[in-house]
Amino acid sequence: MKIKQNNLPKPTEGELELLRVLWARGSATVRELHESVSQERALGYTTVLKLLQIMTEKGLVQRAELGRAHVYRPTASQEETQSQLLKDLSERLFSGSATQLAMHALTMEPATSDELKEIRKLIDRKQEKR
Amino acid sequence: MKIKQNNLPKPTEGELELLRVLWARGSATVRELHESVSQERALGYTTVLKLLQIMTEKGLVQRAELGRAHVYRPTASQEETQSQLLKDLSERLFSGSATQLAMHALTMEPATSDELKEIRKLIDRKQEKR
DNA sequence: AAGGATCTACGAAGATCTTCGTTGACAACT
DNA sequence: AGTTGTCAACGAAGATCTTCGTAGATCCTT
Repeated sequence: MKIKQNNLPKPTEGELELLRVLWARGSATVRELHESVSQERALGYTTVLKLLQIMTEKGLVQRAELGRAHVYRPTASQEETQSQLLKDLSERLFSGSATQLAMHALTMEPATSDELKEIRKLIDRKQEKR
Repeated sequence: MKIKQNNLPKPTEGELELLRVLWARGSATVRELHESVSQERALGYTTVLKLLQIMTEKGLVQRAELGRAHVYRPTASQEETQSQLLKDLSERLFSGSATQLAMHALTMEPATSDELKEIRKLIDRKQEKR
């Protein structure tokens, strides 16, 4: 169990867009990120660069030099960030109850059989623990 | 089943703070909202007023005149807003899967026995439907 | 060596959010 | 009638976010 209590700020929407790519690839250069994001929407190269510079200042990503370019990698894992943002939302909108949040999310959309099984397992494990 | 497809914008953090109070009370005047929020943190009266004026423009709240004061009530219910924000987060952070989001939320925090039972019922109902 | 391509750094404009002071309307009190 | 308290409206300052142009460094090609 990794206990990593960094105090990373909540990523903004634009920052999250880049983080998603970084999580998928592990790490990437500005050019790679720009190309990836550009498939979705028009965005200048220097815009991506600037965002990454800001994210570096905030600690959201780390960078290493590789030749003349910089390679960026996310500081927090996707799971950690998911937890952070879910906690935030549960506090602001579900009186701090992640369980209530989960229940609401479950009612929102059909789930596959496998997913339902997964959830059952999850609950079983939780119930054992008490 | 209410099918209310308004195109309300995503509330900001400050706006959500006021909406929480409004959902709890049904409706409120600026003064009431200011007093309620002031218990948590210092905030000027006109700040709350301005926020409500903006929220009215955005359509997040509706207002009625009561004497010289205005009474505000939320346009969307708490449940609708919860769904909206959960959907948004699931798209931006869980590849659009609210179920994955729910599972993550469930692992985050202990749930009460009653809650676990509730979730079971939810899953049962979902599984019947297929 | 010159020219073009590619990279980071910097500054800045525009949008949105947050916060509040000031103003003017109106009511209540003296 | 004049003062005081309460209300909405407005404007504006400061913070953050988003976006990009320009400049300067470095590399590659001719």
